[in-house]
Amino acid sequence: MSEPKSNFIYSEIENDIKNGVYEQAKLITRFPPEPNGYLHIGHAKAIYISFSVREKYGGQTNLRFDDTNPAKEEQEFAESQIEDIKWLGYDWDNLFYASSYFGKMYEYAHELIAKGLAYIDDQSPDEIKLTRGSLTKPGVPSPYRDRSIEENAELFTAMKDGKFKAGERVLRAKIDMSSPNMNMRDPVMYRILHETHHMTGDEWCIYPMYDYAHPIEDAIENITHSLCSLEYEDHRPLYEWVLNNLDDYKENQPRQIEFARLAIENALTSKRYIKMLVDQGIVDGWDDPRLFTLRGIRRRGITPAALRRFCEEVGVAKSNSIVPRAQLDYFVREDLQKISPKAMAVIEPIRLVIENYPEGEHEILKIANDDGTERDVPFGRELYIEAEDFEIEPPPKYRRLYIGNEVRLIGAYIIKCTGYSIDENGGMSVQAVYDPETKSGTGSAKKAKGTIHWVHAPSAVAITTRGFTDLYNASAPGEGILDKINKDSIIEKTSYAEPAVGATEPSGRWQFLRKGFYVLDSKLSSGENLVFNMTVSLKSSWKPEA
RNA sequence: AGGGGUAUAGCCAAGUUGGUAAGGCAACGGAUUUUGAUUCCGUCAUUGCGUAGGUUCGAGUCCUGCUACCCCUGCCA
Repeated sequence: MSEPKSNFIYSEIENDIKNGVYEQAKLITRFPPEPNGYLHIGHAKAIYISFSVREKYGGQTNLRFDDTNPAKEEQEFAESQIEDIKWLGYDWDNLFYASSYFGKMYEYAHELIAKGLAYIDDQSPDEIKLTRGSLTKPGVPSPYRDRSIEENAELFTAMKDGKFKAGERVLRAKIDMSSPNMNMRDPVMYRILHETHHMTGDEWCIYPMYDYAHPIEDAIENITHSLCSLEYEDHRPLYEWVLNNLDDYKENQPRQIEFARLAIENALTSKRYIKMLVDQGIVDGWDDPRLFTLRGIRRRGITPAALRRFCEEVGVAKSNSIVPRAQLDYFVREDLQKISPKAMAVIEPIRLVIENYPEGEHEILKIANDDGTERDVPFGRELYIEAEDFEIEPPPKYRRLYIGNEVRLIGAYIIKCTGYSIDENGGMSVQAVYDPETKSGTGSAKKAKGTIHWVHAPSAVAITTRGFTDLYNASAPGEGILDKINKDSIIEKTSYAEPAVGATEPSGRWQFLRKGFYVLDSKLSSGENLVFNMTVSLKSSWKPEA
C-alpha cells in the first residue's frame, strides 16, 4: 500500500505529536457506526480515514458500535457492517459496543448532577422545543432548572428504575440557554426509552444521547483523535464540556476533528431513501447493484482495492464537494485491468457468415493473453459480432464493418464485408469474405483500419448480461425521489462469449474486449446461462456524432 | 443576539513559521497496439489562489471589509 496522501488531519496529528500532546505509538482512532442500516460508499471514506491513521503512524484503530438508541438498532445491521468492513479489507484492533459502557455513563451522569451541572426536566418534548428559542433568540430556562441536587439525584435514579413513562422526564445538562450554539442550550443527555436493546436487553430503560455518550465512549477507549464528519463541528464544544466536567477525563482527552463527507455525483447514499427503495420493492434489496451500499457496489463488481485507491486520491478536506463518477470508474478500471482476464464476448449479437470459409469446418486459434500465455479459441464460418460493429450507412470516421470495408477479427483474419440481409424477424446477418493469408501471428503485412471482436457461433457460451441505468439522487427541490427512479432500469440481454468464459468461477471478473468489465453476479446466477453484471465501461474516445 | 464552517483550473485536492502555485480525474496532442482499450510520452493556473483594499522587497499564505455556498432550533446519530 502506498504512503497515504497528505491531508489536514495528518497535519493536525503531526502537530499534536510534535507538541507532545500525544505519543505517536499511542495514537488510537475509531470507526463508530450506529448499527441501524447497511454501510454505503460514504462510510468507506470514513473507514478509510480512521484506518489510514493507523496505517500511516501505527497505533490502533477500533470498531465501535454506537448503539445508544435501541429503537433504531439491530444486531443484523451490526453483523452486516462487520462483514462489509472486512470486505473493504480492514481489520480492527478491538471491537467495542457503546452499550457496554451504559453503567459507567450512568455513574458519570450522577457525577454531573452532584456537581450541579445536570438536572431532571419534567417538561414535555414540545415544551422543551418551544423554550429552546431560535437561531436568533435565546431560549428560556426550564422551570425545573434549579431543582436541588438531592431531588435531581433521586429523580434520575427513579428514571433508571423505570418509575416513569417514555417522554415524562429527561436529564439535561445545565449549560447556557442563551448560547448562540443551539447544542449548548441545556442539551438532553438521557431520555426514557422502554425498548429492548439488541445487546443489553431490558436492563436499561434510560438511554444516553449521542452528545453525552460519544465523548465518554472515546475517552474510555483512550481514543486520541476522534474523526467525524463536518456536521459535528457545532457539537465539539459540548463534547469538550462533557469531558472537562468529568473528573476521570480532565487529562488526556480525545480530540475531535471533522472532515467533509464523500459525495459522489448522482449516487444515492441517504439511508432514508435507500430504505424507502428497499421497502417499496423498487430495488431488490440492500445489495441491489444500482445502490451505492457497500454490498451493492460489491455486487456490481467494484473491488475493495479500487475503493481504497479512490478514497486515497480523492483526499480528505473540509469543503463540501461532489466527486464525478468518472473518478470512481477510473480506479475501478485501474484495478480490474490488473486482475481480470480478457476474453471476447459479443454483448448484442448479430450473425456474420464468412462465405469463402469451408462449410462444416472449424479451427482452433491460439490467442495471446496479457500474461504471455495463450488460450484456444474456436473459429469457423459462422460467427457472432457486435451489432454496433456493423453499419449500413457508416458515420464519418467509422473504422469498423460496412459494405466494402476491411476489418481484422481479433486474433484471426482480415475480412471484407460483402453484404447484409435482414430476416423476417428483423434479425441482421452480415456476409463477408476472409483472406486466409492474413492469419494473426503469421507476419502478414496487410493492415486493416479497424479491429473487432467476435465469437464462433456454434461453440459460444450463452450468457445473460445485465446492464443498468443508475438511480438518481433526488436533491432538486420539490422533486420526490420516487419520481426519478426508473423501476425498469435493469436491462438484460442474451449475449455470447468465447468458451473460456463458460468455465469461469463464481465472482470471477472478465474484461470483455471493447465493451468493458463484467462480473459474474454472485446472487442472481442461475440456470444454464451465466449472468454477468456490467461494471465499468472501457474508455472510448470515438463518438458517432463527431 | 445568531453561531459554526468552506472558498486554489471543468472536477477533487496539496500548499503548517510570507519567498515566487504538488498530485489525481477529465480533456487534448503524439508513439506502440491482434480492443477506437491498455501502456508510454507530452500539453493543460503568467498581471493567477471567491471579491475589494491594506501591510511587505515579496502574500494563496498576515490584516480589514464584502460576497457565495454548507451545517445548526431531534427526548436521532
